[in-house]
Amino acid sequence: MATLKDIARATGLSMNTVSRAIRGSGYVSRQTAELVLKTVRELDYHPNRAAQDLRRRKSTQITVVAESYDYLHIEKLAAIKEYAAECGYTMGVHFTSEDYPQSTFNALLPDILEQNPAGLIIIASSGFIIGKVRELCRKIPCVMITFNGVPDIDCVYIDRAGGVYDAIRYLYGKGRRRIVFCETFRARNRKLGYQRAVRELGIPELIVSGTMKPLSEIRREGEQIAKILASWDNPPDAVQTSDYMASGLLAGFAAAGVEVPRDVSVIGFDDRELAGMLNPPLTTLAQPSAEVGKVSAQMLFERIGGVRKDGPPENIPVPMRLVVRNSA
Amino acid sequence: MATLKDIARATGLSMNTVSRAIRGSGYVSRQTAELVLKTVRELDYHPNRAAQDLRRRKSTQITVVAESYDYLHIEKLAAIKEYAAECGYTMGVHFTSEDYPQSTFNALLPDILEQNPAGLIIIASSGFIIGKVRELCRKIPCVMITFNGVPDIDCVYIDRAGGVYDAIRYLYGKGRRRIVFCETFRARNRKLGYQRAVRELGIPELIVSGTMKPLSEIRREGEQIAKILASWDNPPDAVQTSDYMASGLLAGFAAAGVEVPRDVSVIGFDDRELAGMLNPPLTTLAQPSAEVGKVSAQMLFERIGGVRKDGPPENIPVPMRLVVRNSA
DNA sequence: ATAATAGATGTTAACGTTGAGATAATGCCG
DNA sequence: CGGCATTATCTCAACGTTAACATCTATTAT
Repeated sequence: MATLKDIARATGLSMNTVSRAIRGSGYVSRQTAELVLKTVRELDYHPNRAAQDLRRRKSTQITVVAESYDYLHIEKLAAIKEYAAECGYTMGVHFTSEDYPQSTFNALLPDILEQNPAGLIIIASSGFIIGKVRELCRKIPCVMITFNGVPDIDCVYIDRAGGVYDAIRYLYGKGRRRIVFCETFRARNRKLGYQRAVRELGIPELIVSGTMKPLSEIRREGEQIAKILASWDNPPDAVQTSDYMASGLLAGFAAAGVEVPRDVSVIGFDDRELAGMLNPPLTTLAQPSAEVGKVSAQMLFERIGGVRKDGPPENIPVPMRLVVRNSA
Repeated sequence: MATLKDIARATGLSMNTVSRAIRGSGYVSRQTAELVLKTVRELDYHPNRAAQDLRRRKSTQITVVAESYDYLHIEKLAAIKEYAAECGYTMGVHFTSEDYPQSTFNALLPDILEQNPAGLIIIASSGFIIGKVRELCRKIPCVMITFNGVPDIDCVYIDRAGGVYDAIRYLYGKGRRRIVFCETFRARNRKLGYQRAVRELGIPELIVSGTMKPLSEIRREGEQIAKILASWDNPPDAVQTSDYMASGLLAGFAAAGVEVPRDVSVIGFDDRELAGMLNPPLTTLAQPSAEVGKVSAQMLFERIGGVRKDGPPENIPVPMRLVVRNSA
């Protein structure tokens, strides 16, 4: 690989002049600049990031740590990478094991610190690593993508409660009055949104709990729950739950002769890939993954850029979007 | 951040001795080594990757370029990252735009070269960038994850033809004789597998073509195709197609009173997240994403490690796995 | 005309690490 | 007990880049 020295030799200039010409940092005559750039192209010169980072005493890479392999992460990663690229940064990625987030995260830390990234974005599905991140923040700018805000850490989180609140009001607007919230894994925030909505609207609070079974079972459970709901004396006219659970509900309602959305509306949660492919296509609350990624990157670069160098931590909720398909 | 110099000062040793002690590269007395490691812990020293890379004249990072944001990529990324971590490498990620793979890839190249990674894994959905990669290979070890092998480039690809071939034989084994192949976007390889199977088995070749519509339309199209198939004088008893198309077929068959899998078996392709959530849960050919990621990383590190330094390019097909659920 | 200013370039020294080579101390063999 | 290998340590230079400072020339202001 060609180096600055090669360009300097080829042009007869000093390395410093060449460096300035390439960086466009002034004090270079037009002709010299052109000569340098021409030579750069001829020798296919690319500056060496390691040397730059070393000399400038800062890294031009940010690191993303994703806790779990959720498919939706790919959109966050892409959004973060895009924003980072605009800022002239590259992106490294680490994954922690879903089963032992804490210990894998700790094991990852030395690697991460060695890379000495300019900043860290941590996608945390659980809350297990928050303590460690709090420590980390003292060494390096960190932003977390979490389920809930965390007072003393920069956080971006999806406003799940608000999303469900909106969904319930949407159903109410369509004339639904007996709206069931079907609880699934990690639905606490959503439940709060549901409860606030039914309280405000003065309609009954109808909560059904799934057993939080593993993903592979949830469909079957949904089918059973649909049958139970259909057999109520005064059956519900709407259900809000996760996309996965909804896929089971739809199958169960179909089997029970209950027509969606005529007899009962169903609104899912997440807008997973499957949502649009169900029968009927599922109306659902979309996780704004790309938006979350972008916002987290913006926050991080505000810290890195010094705009918010030592400002207090911020918690930014990102609103969900109701994707209306056929089920509600 | 503490540096080698700090450790040297604290221990009264020379930087070189400290360096050797940390790297465990011999010629350090037991006591000295212990002293150094203790001091390292006390000062929370982490070696500076940029300096190491610069001095050692090689990077300890590999770069993955993903052409498109396919959800399944996350599994490949995780597998690559895991293998890389075992080899002591970190992973950087870039994404190209799905719409202009060629131009975004070209735009990415300078960034990639500046990072000077030890190797490159390119997940190429299209074939547009093969020419550029061929050039790249001369500068830096590259492995592609492609749809088909490419003679003069290291490639890992999913054996789609073999997967479909196996699926057809599986259906035949279940007594199915009128097996339709429902063609979708980029199904050329799959079609070849289908054709080989029906030829060998001596059953009729029944190919139906979708119009390769965008994803959002494919479900509706599948419903229509199901209706058409159901109305044949001599209707098929099995269909092989993509998961997306299958979601439509299932809905269409249900609407037409055709029962799956009693009247017609359906086997999908990809094992997307939706497959297990359809009604009935879809039997499908799983993309071995994690396996593909791992194999590509292995190939890359063989080149990097010099085991296969200048050997001829290899093309490795990875077999698919038939995930049997309820639809076949 | 002369000093001050700005522009264009060069020289030097670092950033943090490691490899090559030098030096000193220890152990072993004949 | 001298010679040689081995172990433990140190010094120095280099990786490729850039910041700080120095130098020289051309231009402008006084």
